[in-house]
Amino acid sequence: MIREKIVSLVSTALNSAQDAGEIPHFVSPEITIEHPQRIEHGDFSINLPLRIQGLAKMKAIDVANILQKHIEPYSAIEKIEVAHPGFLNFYLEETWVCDQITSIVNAGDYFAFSDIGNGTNVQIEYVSANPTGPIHVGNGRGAAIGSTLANVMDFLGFNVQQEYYVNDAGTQVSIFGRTLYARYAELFGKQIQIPDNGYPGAYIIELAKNIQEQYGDAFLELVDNEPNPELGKIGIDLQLTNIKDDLSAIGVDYDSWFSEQSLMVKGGAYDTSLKLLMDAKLVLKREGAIWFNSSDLGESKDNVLIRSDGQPTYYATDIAYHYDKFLVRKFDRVIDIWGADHQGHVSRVKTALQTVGGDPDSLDVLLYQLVNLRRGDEIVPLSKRAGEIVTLRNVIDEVGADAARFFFLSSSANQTMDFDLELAKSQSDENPVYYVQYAHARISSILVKAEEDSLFKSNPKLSLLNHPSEQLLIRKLLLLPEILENVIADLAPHHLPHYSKDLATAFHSFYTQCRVISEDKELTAARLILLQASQIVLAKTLGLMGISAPRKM
RNA sequence: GCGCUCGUAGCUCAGUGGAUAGAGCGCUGCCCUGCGGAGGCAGAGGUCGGAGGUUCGAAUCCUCCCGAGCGCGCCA
Repeated sequence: MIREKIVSLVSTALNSAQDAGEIPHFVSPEITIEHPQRIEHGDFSINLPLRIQGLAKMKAIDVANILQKHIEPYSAIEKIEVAHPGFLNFYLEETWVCDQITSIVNAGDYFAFSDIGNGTNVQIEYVSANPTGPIHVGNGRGAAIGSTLANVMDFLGFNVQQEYYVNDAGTQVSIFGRTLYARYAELFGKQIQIPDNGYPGAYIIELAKNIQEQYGDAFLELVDNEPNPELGKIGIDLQLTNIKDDLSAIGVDYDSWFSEQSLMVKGGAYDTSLKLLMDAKLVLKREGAIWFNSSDLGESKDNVLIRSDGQPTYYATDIAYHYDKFLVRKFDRVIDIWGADHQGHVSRVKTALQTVGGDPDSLDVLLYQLVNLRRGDEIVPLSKRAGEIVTLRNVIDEVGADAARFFFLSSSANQTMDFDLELAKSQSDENPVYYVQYAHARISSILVKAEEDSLFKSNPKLSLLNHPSEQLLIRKLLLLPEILENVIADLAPHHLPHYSKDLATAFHSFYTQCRVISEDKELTAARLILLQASQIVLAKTLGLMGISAPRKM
């Protein structure tokens, strides 16, 4: 890539200047390259002279001048300028820029591919909401972030597994079972109190009706004075189906639905990881419960593994779950995506993971801050009447999956987010989703027309694309590879929607300034290739975000 | 009280230690003989919460203070 080429040119120039005795010898820091903010400063900028002025005991501007002299000429570079207080600014050759469109069009859907993942086995686990109820708006944010990250990593050569951890064991599930039983019994005219900490939401009534239709009164009788556990299990399965439907409606598809229950089999991950903790002599019985002495390992406090009623805590099963990810399934790297309310859990999971033999540095926990819903200036409370919440499905139904994903992705994960339903829903120029999609539709429409009129030529003169708006557009297209690398390096998919807006702006601006189909056959053919390249990059960007790229709107 | 995250234009948000801090919406004013106006161009609008510090250079790193959200259960 051109970035690496420039860095290596500068590195060589430094060596050569040092060998010539014009700059003293020292170990150079890593050379960084960036895009200047202002186009007058060129396409790339190197700040090395400023960073080594101390080492060289010279003025940065002098270092820059010497380096400039020692940089070998290179065909893609038109000129190199020294700028105060000591930058080296690189300007790309216009014809080189034009020629890059060919590589985009040739690469097609593989443009921006580079195998930086190198087959690394990565698991991305996200959403994993309790299957005891519908998923809410906050889960939608996790879903958009997780699946987009998975798309990008998959594209860049990682071997990605997307997983949903199904909490089908534990206290919440049994409370769910009792609630469901109460609703189910109601349908047969029995009055049974919903448990105090139960689920008052109306969706449970729907589940109960569904079960009544399929199974009749099969679960009405108590088993050992408790609701039949089979009822709860069926209820969980039905609710899980609803969750799958909702996630699929927002373009999320998992490779794996991992059952918490499966950790609990005799001799399984739960038994093994607990034994490892005990072998480490970090487990003690106290006040009737079994504790992990995590404060001995620098945690702020000890944590309970097994409650005094004999039930394992969420923490204990999560240790087992992470043991399973790393030591049983042997992922090279795991990315967990959690809501920020789980922040306190991160450190102690890593500590426990290390104790059971995993590498905490291979575990990334990406926390996303909470979502506030708004409708214009009005705040929409996330929980409505008792037990009712604003579900992800409500939002998708109102604004559509494309807009929902775009908005969820738009802010960085550690920024609390305001999701404006009114804005997301509006089919107007206020809405950035349509702005980007519109660019794609516009391009498609012109390409169709050009196809009909047979305006394509086999070897168009791309060097004709020298209008400033054309040059700007091509430069934006060429940014995608870097954007994707940044998305992965920072685990920050929010770069994508911003890039897509930028790209759409560059296109719309080009469109109004340069007419594509004109009397000039040569220029028309060249601009059509530019359109093809733009369509490829826009579609790619939208596709990675899980957003459709419509040909008509 | 302790921990994590955040504080950037009226609003919603970008901003890999770099040069004159950006975008969208909103506001003001322009641009349709022609490929899709869901568009384009221009303008107004900022003590980057505050104070110190590190650095050639700080919105960005460090310390303190102020403010907001979240967490600190034998919940998940």
